[in-house]
Amino acid sequence: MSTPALKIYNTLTRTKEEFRPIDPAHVRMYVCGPTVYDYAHIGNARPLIVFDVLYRLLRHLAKQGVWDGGKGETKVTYVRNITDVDDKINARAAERGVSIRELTEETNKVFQEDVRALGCLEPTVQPRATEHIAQMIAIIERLIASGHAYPADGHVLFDVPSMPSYGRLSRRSLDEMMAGARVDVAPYKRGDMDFVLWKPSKETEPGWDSPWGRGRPGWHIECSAMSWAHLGETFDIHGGGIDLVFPHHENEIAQSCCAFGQDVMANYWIHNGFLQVEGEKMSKSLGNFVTIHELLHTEKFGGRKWPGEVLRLAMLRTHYRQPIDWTVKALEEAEKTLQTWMGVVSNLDFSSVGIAEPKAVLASLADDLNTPAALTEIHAACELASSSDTNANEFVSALQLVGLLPPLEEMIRLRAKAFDVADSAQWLLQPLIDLLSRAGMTSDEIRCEIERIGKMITKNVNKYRARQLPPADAIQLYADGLDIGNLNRAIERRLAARVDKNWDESDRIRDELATVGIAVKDNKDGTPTWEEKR
RNA sequence: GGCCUCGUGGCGGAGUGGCUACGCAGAGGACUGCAAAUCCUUGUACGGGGGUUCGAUUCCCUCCGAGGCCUCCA
Repeated sequence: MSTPALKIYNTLTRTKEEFRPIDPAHVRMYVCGPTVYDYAHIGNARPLIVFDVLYRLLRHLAKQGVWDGGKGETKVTYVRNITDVDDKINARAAERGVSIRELTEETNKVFQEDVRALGCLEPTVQPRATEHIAQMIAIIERLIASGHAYPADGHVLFDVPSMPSYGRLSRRSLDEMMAGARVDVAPYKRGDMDFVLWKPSKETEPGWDSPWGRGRPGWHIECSAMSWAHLGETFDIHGGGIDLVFPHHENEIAQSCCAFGQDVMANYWIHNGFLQVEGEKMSKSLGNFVTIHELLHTEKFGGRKWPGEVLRLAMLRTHYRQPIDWTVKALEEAEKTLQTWMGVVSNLDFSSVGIAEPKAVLASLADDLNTPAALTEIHAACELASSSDTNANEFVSALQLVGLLPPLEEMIRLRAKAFDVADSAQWLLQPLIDLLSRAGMTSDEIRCEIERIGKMITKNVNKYRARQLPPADAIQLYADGLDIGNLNRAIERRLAARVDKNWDESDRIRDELATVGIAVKDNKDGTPTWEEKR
């Protein structure tokens, strides 16, 4: 097995290193998740997608037995936290006149929908800060006991000078930081750089009882507590945006290492680059603030909605450490690429599509998650796939590996749904029917099974937005209230007109369908196909 | 002020000490009643100046330019 070794750029050492887990039977990754006070913006989407690809890659390599000597039993645990206690949350809740709980629940709900639309797998655990207060207090107590923290004026502060290696991740010396400090130094701080672990809460603020009185945690302590609770004192990978390197990650390291007496918190620190919108920094004042929700569901960006897969592909076009410019043009290009690929996918004979090791794509991803190179390989795989079903396996597996295609079972269900829409769409289902009959089912059994699956899927139509697939188009038409039977009758009338060489009538029908957003094309062999246009 | 990225063809975007990815757009062609789609072919690049080297887009220095962090931020 020539499964490539994973190499990854480590911010800690500023070099590309081969990844070796601490425990060969268990790979552990922690990524900083959202503070749920507002809808996630497109900049937030970057780490979601980047680390989702890494998670998928780790799982794939684990299955290949890369770390456990070929056994393939390595577990991969991916923890992404939800910060649901924060002063921004308090402020926003007060502003809107809702409870903190209501705000965080609602925001988190939308967040989960956004992430799903982007094609991300669910992390193994999504811990909430408010459910880990006990661990935070425990860490703070340890820090005080070991002389790395001190209570002062109802607060507890981390004593930065007590940790000689502070600044290692961000490569700053204490002196430099002091020189450049623009921090208001609170009177209760011993050192200028000391940061808050715990702070007192007023009656109106959320708070928890602690040895230092009723209060709430500082921002950094949350991640130390949650990673500890779910991954242990030291683990393999810690990820997040590059802006988190200082102070957030630096402080996490200080807290965890000093509390547990360890030299390292995580062995590999991975950071994604920043995102700009149409060449400018995204900010509310510039009015170019774009949320994932808006891209998916409104026409605010580029005057139209965008499918989640398009957003995902647009993100993968750039290497994760490079800055990325988020533009309408890039989305349009991504969509075009996706349409080409999905066109090939929808013509595949599913009964012969299986699982194959997408070697070239894997090699690109294993080289510090080089997704642009991986996409190049997918282009190549696509060309091969359209010429032979054997090669199709690799193409499909590659798309699934980067999360641009749902698992095979899910695709079959989508087709089943199309069957439920109209009998006239039955041709879409032929591959599934072939598959089931080859498995020995009678036609009645097949029909029954397809209807069952179809109903199940009806409830989850929005879950997968693989709109480029003809079956998904059918679903969308169904959802939009278009009559697929009428559409097919129109296409048949046009076909008849074409047989009579009645070009005027033929073109008239084509124009008419175009006005309702249906593009009809005549293929080389004379069979017409249609697709929904936006 | 300190720390750190980056500057590749019309655009996006990898990569490499010598063999100039890939995608989009453009041009030409095939196919077609037309259109679309598809397929084939194809041009153009490595910010400026020094240096190291047989040879640099790739290494070093410098200049210019863009951006990030140092305060909440993915």
